[in-house]
Amino acid sequence: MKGVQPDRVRLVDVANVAEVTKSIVSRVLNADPTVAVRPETRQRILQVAHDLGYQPHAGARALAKSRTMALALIAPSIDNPPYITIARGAYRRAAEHGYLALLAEDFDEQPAGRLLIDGGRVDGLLMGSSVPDHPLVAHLRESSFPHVFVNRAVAGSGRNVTMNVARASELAVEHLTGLGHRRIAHLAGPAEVESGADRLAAFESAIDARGLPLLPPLFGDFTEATGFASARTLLDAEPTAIFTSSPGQAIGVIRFLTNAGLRVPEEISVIAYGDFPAAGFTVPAVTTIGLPLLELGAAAVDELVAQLDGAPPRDLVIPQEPRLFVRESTGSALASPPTPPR
Amino acid sequence: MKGVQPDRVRLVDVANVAEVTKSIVSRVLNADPTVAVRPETRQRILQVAHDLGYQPHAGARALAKSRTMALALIAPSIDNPPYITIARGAYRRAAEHGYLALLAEDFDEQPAGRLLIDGGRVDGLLMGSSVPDHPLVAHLRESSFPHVFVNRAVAGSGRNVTMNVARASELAVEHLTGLGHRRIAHLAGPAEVESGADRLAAFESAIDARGLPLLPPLFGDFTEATGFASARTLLDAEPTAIFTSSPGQAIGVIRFLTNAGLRVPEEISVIAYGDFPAAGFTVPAVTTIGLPLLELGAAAVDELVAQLDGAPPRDLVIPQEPRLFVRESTGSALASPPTPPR
DNA sequence: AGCCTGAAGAAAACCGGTTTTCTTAAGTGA
DNA sequence: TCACTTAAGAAAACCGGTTTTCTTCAGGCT
Repeated sequence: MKGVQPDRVRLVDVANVAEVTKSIVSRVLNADPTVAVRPETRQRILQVAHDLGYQPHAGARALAKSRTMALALIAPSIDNPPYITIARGAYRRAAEHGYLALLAEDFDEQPAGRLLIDGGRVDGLLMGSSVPDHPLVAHLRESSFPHVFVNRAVAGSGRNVTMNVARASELAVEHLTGLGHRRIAHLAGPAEVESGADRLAAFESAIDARGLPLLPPLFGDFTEATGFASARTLLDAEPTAIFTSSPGQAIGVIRFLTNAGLRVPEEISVIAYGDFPAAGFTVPAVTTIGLPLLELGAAAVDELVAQLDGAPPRDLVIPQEPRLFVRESTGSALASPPTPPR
Repeated sequence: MKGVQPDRVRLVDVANVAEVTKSIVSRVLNADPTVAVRPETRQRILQVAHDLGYQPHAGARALAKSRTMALALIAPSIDNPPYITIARGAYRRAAEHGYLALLAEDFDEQPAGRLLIDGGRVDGLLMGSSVPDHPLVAHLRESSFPHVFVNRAVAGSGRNVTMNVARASELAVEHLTGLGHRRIAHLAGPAEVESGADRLAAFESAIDARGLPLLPPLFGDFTEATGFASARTLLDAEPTAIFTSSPGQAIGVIRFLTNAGLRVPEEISVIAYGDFPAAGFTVPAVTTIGLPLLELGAAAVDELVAQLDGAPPRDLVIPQEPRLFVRESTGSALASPPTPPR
């Protein structure tokens, strides 16, 4: 079965019309400095290529140069909002470098990563956060395929591009203690996600540094349902404020509190790790820590491209810091914690 | 500069180890029915290929077969939640067909579509909703490159894969009138997006069919800010219920109403086109019309693959219907509309 | 006049596959 | 015994580029 590909203009077509061989066309179009052609010939070639709308065939080029000029971002699940933002940052920066960025969802049944790298479709990989023992990670390591880890730190990999997650926790604690809170609970992310562990550790050390009581953290995924379901337990420790690991968790927590008759922020404050578009419009509007996700994606691409150009991999913490967005879900602490319902 | 590509196992390597020529290896691995090999030779080849972890080079294969086995979904902006869901549906279905699906954001500076199709990187395109006169659309049409339009109907294209948008509007009106509402306002999408126009038309005809008054629609983008900013104007027509074109709009509208001291749903109801994860947890939880987006993405891939296999393009409205999720933002209509604030 | 040099471009090899054609040896029927 | 098939595999051509090597011709120098 022949491909359905239509009438594609090939290099040789340009060559024929311009009455030269395809080798010079190739070299002229790629601005090979060692080529010797008369200015008029060069002009003719460029003109013909333009008139015919010539576009090189990516596959053929990849074959000849063993470079595809494409990168892939592997994300655990693409409906995870932060990864979309990271991807957007990556897309743009990749384009600036002359690379095409592709987003692949890493669902288990069909390991997109293997398909892309073993198939030689991309030159490098941006690996998004995921469980630490992802099979692809081992594969990457031993095959020495160019890659960086984005928004996660694989210990000892020497190629982690991350944000200052500690600063985010610090900001949250700073904000809350500034409002007089002393009993702050943390709803952490899934226990097996590293960035979550960092956030938790930073949170605890910020609490510790201020001599505040360490309330037992709870672990769970980033959904509203988990926030809702976890709030009850969090209240057992009688916090006056709750720091969640995601917008979704915050919304779930706030909803539970509202249902329980606890007013936010008058009786209890909630702050979320990660900003989101609706944050300023929910009831109450949610105080958040905004993250430099676009910049993270861009920086990861920079690092990967540098690797492809021969630079050794390295760890990088991007200079852009998390930002606090004060809205309505945080307020002054009550003298005493609210009593949990029932 | 040589590629950084490591030690890749090639077809010829397999051939050498198996002590046959690469042509038979190729034909055995591709299960060519016309090949004649001894069973033992076949076994040996398969074994060696497996042991060496052979993976064909996608570029070389694309070159030889003029088929890349890759599809791209072009979305207007990838942080538009519905498109992510459509993409997920498309990814999975594509994988089932043996295709790799790629998601490309169509930002103006770097028209991803051209890059992908002119570069011969993909065999077909799933075109997401966008403004009608997108330059790529004209290009696709005249180049007869395989493509379908997803979630939008390009008039006369004969290759539109859409949902029953009319049914969504119908459901909303049905639900609201069932609650006694007679004055229903609609906050439409951007005027230039076709699916929005369909939704509006269906809404108006549903209103009309019931002999209800047609309140002037308002147009705007899908954001919370637009919902917030438009609510004031919508109230001028003294509606008892508002049907928004997106979750974001609904959140913005609800926030405005709350600010204005209007209780939702006691004094005014709000229903959103499109479900979203937080819908059940916001205050109040938002009544929505859920859309079969995963199925839409999958169906679009089916259609595109059919085209690639030689079937003529066609318009398709997927059989899965929108679903009503009744939550808290809609309730019985007041006898008389609330008075707008100030 | 004969030789050398460099400019300008042609020719060919190669990238890693797929597919068509060709070769060889064993088996078959007359 | 001999021409004729056929199984099994080798060889070669091709996909559309890139890159290296070769050829040709004109001009400059001695």
